[in-house]
Amino acid sequence: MSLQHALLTSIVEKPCSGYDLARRFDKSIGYFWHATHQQIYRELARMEEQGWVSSSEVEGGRAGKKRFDILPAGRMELQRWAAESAAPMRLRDDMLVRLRADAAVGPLGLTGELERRLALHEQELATYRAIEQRDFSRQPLSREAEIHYLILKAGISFEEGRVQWTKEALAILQKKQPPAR
Amino acid sequence: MSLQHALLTSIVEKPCSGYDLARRFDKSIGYFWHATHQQIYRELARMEEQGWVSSSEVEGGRAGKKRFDILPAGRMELQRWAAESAAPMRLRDDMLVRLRADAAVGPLGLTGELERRLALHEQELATYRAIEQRDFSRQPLSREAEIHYLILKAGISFEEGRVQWTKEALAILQKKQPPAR
DNA sequence: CACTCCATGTAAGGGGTTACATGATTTA
DNA sequence: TAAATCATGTAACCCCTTACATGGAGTG
Repeated sequence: MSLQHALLTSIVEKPCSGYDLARRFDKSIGYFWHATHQQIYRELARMEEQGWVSSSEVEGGRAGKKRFDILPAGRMELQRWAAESAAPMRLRDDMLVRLRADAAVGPLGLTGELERRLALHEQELATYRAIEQRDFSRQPLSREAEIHYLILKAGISFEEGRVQWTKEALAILQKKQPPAR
Repeated sequence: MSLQHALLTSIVEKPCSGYDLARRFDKSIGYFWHATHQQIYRELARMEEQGWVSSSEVEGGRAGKKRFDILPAGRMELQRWAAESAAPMRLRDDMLVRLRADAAVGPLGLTGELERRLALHEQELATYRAIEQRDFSRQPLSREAEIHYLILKAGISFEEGRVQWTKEALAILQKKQPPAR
């Protein structure tokens, strides 16, 4: 149940509408905690019921547009949750299942898909590197910026690992299974 | 819907009961595709309905114990799925949300939790290293072993990345926020 | 006037988690 | 004979995904 907390964090950073949240998510917290707009609207409604956030019609905006603000109870909840202990994230990768199937039943022609994913990981890495250059190249950084940079570095390290590993996977599959197919 | 395929793979490797699958999962595919025994029983029942696997009472075993075998349709499905293209795994880490909350509202005392997770990641890494020594230190490896090793290396690289990153996170949080809590 | 973007939502279905339930077999 | 382990399952709940629905506002 931590999408709620991701939303609370985003609202603390800057109060806004569900639509704005959905878009901002794609470019910030969404990099490491993805959510669709349907999830976001549902959780916002629940949090309003619970008294964690309040909504008000935006004047001068489009009809029906709301702005969400955090309430004291929401702030308390965010602090309570942040201090809570939880299981660290697990690796959960369907490609590893595919590879194990390949090992069990014989070559399944996974190299094409591996190449496709390699390109995606490289692209994601390039995106992160661009953000790094744009936002964090000027030292010294504030405490806030330093933590944001730390978060970005988690993404960079993850994608770098993926890129390297995927290259190794391709090398091994191609070694054992020459150009044919 | 890829738990079914993980189960098919495991059954191809060695036909067995749902209970055995649940236990074997914890020590093989479960490292990168976790599932509880309830999920496993449910998916096995569905796959039997679909004609992907067959079950038969085990003679000489405990009452009610079944053995699942893969059927031709299951094998076909496994191959079809393996060749399918899909989105690569996403990073999804609640700690990054917590850090962002910390950046937004001020120090939340995350170092204790980071230390706890660091220890868990180091422990997981040690487990993987032990498997590496035990199963993959004698060269050359068969194609199957080479792929199993590749899968293990995905886990090793992931945990190594986590360990390094978590240490960096601790350094940054402690720098800005001296011993006091 | 049609198209796109803004902005909100409902509904259905699947997957995952947790709690609970049942009974047989081995082990102390 | 009591406890632990083997072995299977049901039920409830929540989260996530996908498809569908609605209508206003700006743009060509």
